[in-house]
Amino acid sequence: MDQIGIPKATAKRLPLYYRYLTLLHDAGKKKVSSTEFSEAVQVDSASIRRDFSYFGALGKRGYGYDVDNLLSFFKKILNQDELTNVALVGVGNLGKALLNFNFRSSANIRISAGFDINPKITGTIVSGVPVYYVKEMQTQIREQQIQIAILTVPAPVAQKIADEIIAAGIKGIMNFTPIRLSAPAGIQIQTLDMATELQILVYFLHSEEKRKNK
Amino acid sequence: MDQIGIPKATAKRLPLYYRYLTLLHDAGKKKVSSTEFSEAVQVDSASIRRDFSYFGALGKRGYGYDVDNLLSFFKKILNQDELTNVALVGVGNLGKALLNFNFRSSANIRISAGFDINPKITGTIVSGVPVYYVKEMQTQIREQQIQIAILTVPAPVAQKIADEIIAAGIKGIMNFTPIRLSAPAGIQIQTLDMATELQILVYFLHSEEKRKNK
DNA sequence: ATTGAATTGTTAATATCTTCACATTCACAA
DNA sequence: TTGTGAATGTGAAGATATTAACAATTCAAT
Repeated sequence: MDQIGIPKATAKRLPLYYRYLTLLHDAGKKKVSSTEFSEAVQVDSASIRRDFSYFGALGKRGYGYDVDNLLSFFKKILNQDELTNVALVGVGNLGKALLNFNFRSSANIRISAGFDINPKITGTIVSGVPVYYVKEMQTQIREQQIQIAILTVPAPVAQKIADEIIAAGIKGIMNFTPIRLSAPAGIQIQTLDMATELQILVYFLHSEEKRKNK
Repeated sequence: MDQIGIPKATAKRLPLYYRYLTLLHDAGKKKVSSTEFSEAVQVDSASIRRDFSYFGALGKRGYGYDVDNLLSFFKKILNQDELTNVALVGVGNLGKALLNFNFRSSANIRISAGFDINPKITGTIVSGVPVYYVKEMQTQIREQQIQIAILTVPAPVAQKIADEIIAAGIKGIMNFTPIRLSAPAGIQIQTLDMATELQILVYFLHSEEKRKNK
């Protein structure tokens, strides 16, 4: 199986495709064309065909794509056929909100452990997830063999904590802090800074305005 | 002033640049070179020079960039010199977490109104922000002339609510739902689906693993 | 069987983004 | 004032991503 060399741009669209496919499946739809798909996910139909084709010939000319086939294929590709456990490091406001988030239904992902320094919540169970004191972080990550962590700690300690969890075996970090984490090669870091995203939105809005007032 | 035609890729890096510039400024640094900048923000130095050059010649050859100049320039570009009010639509778990988020210090953005259907919180003030009943949404948005909304409502009602706030004058939506919203031209939509982001991370992780086991 | 309508998979064209490499320019020292 | 080292701004090359266009193929109808 050759999953190497799939463009990043394509990879980023896979979850979108997967989500729409489950939708089609649940609606009992049996086949779908790239044009139809295109309208729903708002991606050019040629891009969709190309994206799909990286994984081989998944469709039939003159017919379209078999929804069930495609779905089970992408399910495998995205590791949706097995539950992925992740750690949540930093159980503050955002962290708590994420604990309540149902990642499982849409992405088969489960937060299986939380870590914090606040003694008011460490040792308790928040939204069904045990919250440990930071001191236990490395042992717990190792024991539970967790490979992915969501980082929702204050910016000043972000790099330090990142180093620690990487040392404990974490291979991928979903980074909610504004810090540009540095990490050894092979460690995946996905940063998602909400303030930044809002700033981009504001920027696009204002530049659009200026364009119109031209 | 010609802010038109700046590549999207560049625009998306602006907040990152801005943040690091404030950092430099606060540290009392007077000048910075693209090489130095590059290391801090993890963007190729040539890209940085090119990005900056879209806005004109901001640096001095043989010298570098003047931090204060650059900072005040980007402050303007990113509208950081004025406070941006945004509405929060859907005050659930994530919504509440966002209310506690300090967008102001890093992005000069403030959530000035929340909207929900839950009578337990409507009419109250959460984290300093008044939460109105959805019925008042359109009038409030109009009266306060809010142009940007954060959408944290359940997926099934996302499109309907989006239509309503757009009708009330919203020009930009930060969409936290997994729905691909459709909107008239000129409306900016920035989608940020956390489950999707996690799925992408999982995907990259596993494909990296496969690459290594080759 | 044959035809026609539909739709893929892919080649080629285009667009966008990144990086290299260096002439140009500047600050500063001698 | 001249020379030197440093660093920008950018033309050109390279890489990546998107879109157009169509031959190849399939299904369904006759």
